[in-house]
Amino acid sequence: MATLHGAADNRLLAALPNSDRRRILADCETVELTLAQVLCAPWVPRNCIYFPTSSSISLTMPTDDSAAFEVGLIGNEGMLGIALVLDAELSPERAVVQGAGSALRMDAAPLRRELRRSKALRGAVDRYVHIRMSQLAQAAICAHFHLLESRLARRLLMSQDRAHANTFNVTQEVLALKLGVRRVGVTKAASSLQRRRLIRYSRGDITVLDRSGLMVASCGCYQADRESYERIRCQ
Amino acid sequence: MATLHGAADNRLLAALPNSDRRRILADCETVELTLAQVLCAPWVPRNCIYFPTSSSISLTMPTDDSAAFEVGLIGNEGMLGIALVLDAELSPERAVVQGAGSALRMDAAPLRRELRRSKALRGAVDRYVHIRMSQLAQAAICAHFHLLESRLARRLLMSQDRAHANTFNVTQEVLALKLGVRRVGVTKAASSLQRRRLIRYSRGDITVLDRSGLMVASCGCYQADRESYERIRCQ
DNA sequence: AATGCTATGTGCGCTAGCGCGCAGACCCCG
DNA sequence: CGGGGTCTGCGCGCTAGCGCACATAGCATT
Repeated sequence: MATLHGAADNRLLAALPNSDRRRILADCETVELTLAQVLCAPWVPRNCIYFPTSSSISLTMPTDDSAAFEVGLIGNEGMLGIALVLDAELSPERAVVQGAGSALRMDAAPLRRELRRSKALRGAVDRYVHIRMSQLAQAAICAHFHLLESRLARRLLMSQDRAHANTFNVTQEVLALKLGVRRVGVTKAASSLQRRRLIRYSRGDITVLDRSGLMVASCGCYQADRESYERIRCQ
Repeated sequence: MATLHGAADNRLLAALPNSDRRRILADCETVELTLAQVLCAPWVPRNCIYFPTSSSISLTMPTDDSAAFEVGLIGNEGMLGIALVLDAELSPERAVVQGAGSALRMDAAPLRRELRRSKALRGAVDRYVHIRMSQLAQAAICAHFHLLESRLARRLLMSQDRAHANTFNVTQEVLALKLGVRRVGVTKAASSLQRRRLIRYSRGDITVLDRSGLMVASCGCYQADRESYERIRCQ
């Protein structure tokens, strides 16, 4: 059983009324997620969900050349396993741990029970689904229209948010995969950002030096995502 | 009140048990949608949903330059108004009628009531939400990786599916907007498809001459979408 | 028949990102 | 201390799609 402290660290759960949250927590187990751990493969049935607390999870879709284009990044603001909430077990997405840390795991059966019992949970999760849909649409626009450097800046900000620290670890190789570009492209864009003193990095260790500068360098999608998040969550 | 015939023409409703469907139909009104009619603007509260029967609806998101990048196309296989199902009224998407025809309209209040009452409706709608998420992710990949000609082929197939006819009307200008490219790009791609006798068109009237050829010319995303649809709907 | 609008077609220079191949830099481990 | 793996940087030719500007073609209205 998870501690209350653990629950407060997932904002989706933290927003629930105390009684509901306590009950839900009793059904959760705290687990440690390790970097690059695969939590979910495409079309493989899953029967549990995760609420990240200090970890973060990258959602990808397979492309023609069996690469992995990123379609979502989940931190303590959300959850992994929307399919189960939508009463399905299958999903085309792959989920890989991108930031090691802990998460709360909940099995399908208690989840379904709680979704029926707790109107607050159902509402919070439904709104999160809606947020994810907005993010997906924004991701499509961003990948299609925006320059790599802006996309990289945005992606780094997203990583920073989920890491709850201004330093984290992702190699350019990995970033390239997730952004759907060549590694050299990331190298150039990252060099540019480093030259402008917005970030510093070496062998995958990335430090955000100037967060607001990075926001200027990023495309509007970062802000758009945050605004959608607030608008949908707080309506 | 809508006829039973009308209901059978929306596949989402058609899949419901007779009793549920009849009850839901009693709360629906058949409406005629006209080309280019705006059903929903970004962040404007909505309080009704639509089940297209013979019409089709294009979902777009605003981009930086106030263009409208398409993130979804809804025909009689789905519904417009997922936000309401997710207990929200706001959404960043714009909805415009792209194929004139009829649809069933349902207000928020009876919808909410039926979602509680009919487990079948809730399930069908949840699965549809899940399908839409897969489509959004696929749209991101497609827009980012695939050549315009393939994307156009795919888009035409999608239009044809929703039109339930191998002829329909969309100008190259409009297609360009939705695909997020220049009109001249569409002109070139369309010319190429026409030269290969896959389609024929003139002043917005498009005829699909060789559907299977068009599928070969399209990227895998078309098939991928269909497979996701089947897999999620029928699990 | 003349006018005008909408839809489609063409040319030209430009750039972001691609594929490929290679080079240097850093680090861990034997 | 040396060797192999990992991470980062660079050059070169190529192409899809861009922005801009202009040219034709079909249809409608008067």
